[in-house]
Amino acid sequence: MAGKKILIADDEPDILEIISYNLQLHGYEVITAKDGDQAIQKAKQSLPDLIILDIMMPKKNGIEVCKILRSQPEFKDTIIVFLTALNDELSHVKGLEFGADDFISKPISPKVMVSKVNSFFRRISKPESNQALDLGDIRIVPEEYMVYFKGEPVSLAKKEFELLSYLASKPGRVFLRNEILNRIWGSEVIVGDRTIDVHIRKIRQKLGIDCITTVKGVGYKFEA
Amino acid sequence: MAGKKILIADDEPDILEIISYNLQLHGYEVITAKDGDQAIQKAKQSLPDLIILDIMMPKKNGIEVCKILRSQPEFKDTIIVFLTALNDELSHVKGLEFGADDFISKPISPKVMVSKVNSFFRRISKPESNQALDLGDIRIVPEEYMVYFKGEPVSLAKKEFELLSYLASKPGRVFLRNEILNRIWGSEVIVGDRTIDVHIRKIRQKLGIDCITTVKGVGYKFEA
DNA sequence: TAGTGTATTAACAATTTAGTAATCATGAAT
DNA sequence: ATTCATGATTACTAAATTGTTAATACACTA
Repeated sequence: MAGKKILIADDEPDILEIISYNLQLHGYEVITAKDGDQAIQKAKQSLPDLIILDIMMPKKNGIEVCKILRSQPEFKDTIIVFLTALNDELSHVKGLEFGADDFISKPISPKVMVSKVNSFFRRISKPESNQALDLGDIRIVPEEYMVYFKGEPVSLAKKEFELLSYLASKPGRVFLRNEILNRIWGSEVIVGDRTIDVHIRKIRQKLGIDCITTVKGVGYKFEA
Repeated sequence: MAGKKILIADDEPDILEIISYNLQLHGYEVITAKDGDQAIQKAKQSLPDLIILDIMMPKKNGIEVCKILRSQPEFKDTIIVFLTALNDELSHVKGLEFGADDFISKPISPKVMVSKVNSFFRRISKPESNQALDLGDIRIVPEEYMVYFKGEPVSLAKKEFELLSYLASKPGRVFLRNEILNRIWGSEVIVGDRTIDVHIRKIRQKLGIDCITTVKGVGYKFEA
């Protein structure tokens, strides 16, 4: 859980402070914003793993912020949750429409907040690492955009590298074609159905071995 | 979300109409009933994914309907929610006792209704067997689309895997042929009667042991 | 024991889906 | 301007999956 970045946006300094203090105690890195514009600006700058937005804020309200962030590819997988007044049904509706992942009802105790935050990360724990990955004969080094097979460097193109990295991030796990499209190409871009196949093929070709298994009708997975 | 079937039972035609219209707009297939008896009859006939019951209805009230449906195996996993007057605590308590999944308070706007319905399906469909299942010698890992028998990986095709997962989701419980068809093939697709058998056979073949028991004239069940 | 309804099985047909190679478009590098 | 690598598309082929058929097999009943 340590090292996760959380952005909290709320216009009440007291709330901001007490929450961020408690989250920091639990090893989170906390960034705060006091209005909608600042939230967007700081989100882009620090790319947090979790964004907590108060609905009612100056400049831009939480829903607007969410809408704007969600439309950008780099926030595709970020967890966004809202702080809402209890029973504020309308906000719930709007929030869901614009891609919120969940809601936290105010008032909330710091303790509950921390445990909620923990559970968000547990639910969606995506180890976005730029650490080198060793998988049997294959070594993936994100820093160098390079892959080594039995020590031999193999040079993959950008898309190929991203694709392989993605699949290899969870060996054995099947990634649906749609997941891959969303992650590697982004949801706005539409590419043909055979595009993934072709890239997969190039990876298999360049690596010489078949570390990528096809699961027909489902997707692909990496296997060492 | 598309293609989900929703049964709404309420004795006020106006409510029925406005809600079903709005749900249909959002791609849901809506079946309506105007009293308790009709609700039961239509539920059995169309096997909806979600049933919305008004508490106060002629013939049989919502709670009775829920009680009856819940006692039948094919409605074991159906989402059932009640329409209640705001703050009708008594109905809430009784409803939960008889297996309701949630409540919607009247009066309710179509918009809120739609978003609630959306969230029901999201809630249900998310934890849907994402967890690995351990059943004696057999281990089913949805994430990998893989089955392990005594540790040995067995690779099943998509339909086979889905079928086995479904049966294994409730070991010992008999799944009717109709249930299986609805769940694995969907209600729109029509496949021959022998199709299930053939897939069952392939699973038995690939796994080597017979973990699927035939219940003649009824269906199949998984047994460890 | 013949008859009925149902399930199993194997072989086959249909369909869906993935792999492949050739080609085009784009933009960066020479 | 030309070359080259990348990335996407296309049209075709290959293969696996999925569905159907028809011939049994099995159990239960009359």
